[in-house]
Amino acid sequence: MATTHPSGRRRIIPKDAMLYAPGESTRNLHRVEEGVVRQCLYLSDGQRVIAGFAFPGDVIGALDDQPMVTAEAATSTLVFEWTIDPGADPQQCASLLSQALHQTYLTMAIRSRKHARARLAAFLLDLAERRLGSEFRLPLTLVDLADHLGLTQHTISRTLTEFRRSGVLRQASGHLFIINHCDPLREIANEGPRPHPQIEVPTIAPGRTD
Amino acid sequence: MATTHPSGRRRIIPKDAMLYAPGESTRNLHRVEEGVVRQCLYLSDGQRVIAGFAFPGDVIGALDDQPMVTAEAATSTLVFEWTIDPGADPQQCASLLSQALHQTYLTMAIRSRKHARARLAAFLLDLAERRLGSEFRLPLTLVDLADHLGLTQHTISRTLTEFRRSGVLRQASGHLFIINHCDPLREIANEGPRPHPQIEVPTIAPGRTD
DNA sequence: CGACAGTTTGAAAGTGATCAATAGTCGTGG
DNA sequence: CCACGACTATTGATCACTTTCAAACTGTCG
Repeated sequence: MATTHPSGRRRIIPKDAMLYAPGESTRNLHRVEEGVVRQCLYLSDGQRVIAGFAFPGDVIGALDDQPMVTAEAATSTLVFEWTIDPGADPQQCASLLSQALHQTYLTMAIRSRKHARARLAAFLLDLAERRLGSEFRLPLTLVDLADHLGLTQHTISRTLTEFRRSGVLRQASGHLFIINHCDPLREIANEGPRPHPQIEVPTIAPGRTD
Repeated sequence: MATTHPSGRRRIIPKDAMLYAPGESTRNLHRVEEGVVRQCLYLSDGQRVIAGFAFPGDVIGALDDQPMVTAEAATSTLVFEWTIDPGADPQQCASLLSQALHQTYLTMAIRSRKHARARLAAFLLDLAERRLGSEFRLPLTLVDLADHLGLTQHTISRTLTEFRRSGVLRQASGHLFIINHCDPLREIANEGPRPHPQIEVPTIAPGRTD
């Protein structure tokens, strides 16, 4: 992949500033270098849906014919920005669209889980396995998480607390996430309506004395 | 648009038969001529999510790098099928991907409504305005609708009944839908959590004696 | 007529949203 | 250095909603 970008420039996007808005089909591409960018759908009922996040390394751009998505900096963000000619390089264009489609299906799969626990678990799992590893910093507010998962900040908070208490998640200060093991998370993500009526002791060796 | 397809063929797809499955990135395109095709995501929790429907005139294909979607005939379907070379015509490839992305965002917007009424209203509205007009036949089962909207067949049934009773929808035999006016539907699609706390008598002239 | 898929309806239960209040965190300025 | 205000996060109580479970009903096709 030709990642030598002829004429690009770095830009610092302050938190909550907009990268591009729907309607303007620009030929600008942005590679996130630092920070997180959120891609939002603003619905007619006033709701904000975050269709996806872009992390360092991700390339985003409004190159579909009729973009619906607004890209905003979820944190202060450093991006590398350049211009392509979709006519000249439809190959790359198709590749990026394909990636975007893939990402959107994944988001849909996560948001389709019927329970808050399952959604959050599936989200964290996807993050850990596909992108950031089992220990990562997620500098997002609960509201951002909520709008991404189709829940409220309250439910996110409660569910995270539950995860911490049950031991699947270790969360140090701020927005640091540490996943103890992926398997319990996977189980939660795939569990149906009824979790497990039995009260289960978290997977801790018997005889702990902490 | 060059709709003259050099070497294509017609095919009849029986109900519930598969057009393509995830993993196989074919270069086959399918234009639906008659019937409805559903594009499904099968999740690891056993759930089926219908990411979209393809109606007569729509062109679909598994041309993204790593397709996640399964295409199945929701009804007995007649398709026109041909092969493209993504290398030779990346232009069309990008255009189709762009369309697919757009459609997926729309589905996400519909599924993001918080209430069954709003989801169903948004879905019917989209169908009526963007595709089929205010009077159309939707030969889908309630389960298909439910899996598309993230609800159960029961909720779909109840909500449709409610729409019929409240007069926004006239539904004759079978799967025929007649939308009386789009505005009430739009209102329902955009309404927040609380519909109308007041108990309202249905729009019937006073003086009934039943 | 009987079998079967699809639809409708009822009652109960579980879950997340909402409302409301409290506590923590951070940056600014006194 | 501390006080203040704004934003963010936590937690409790209540409520509305959809799901679940169960049953009956419809229509179609053999």
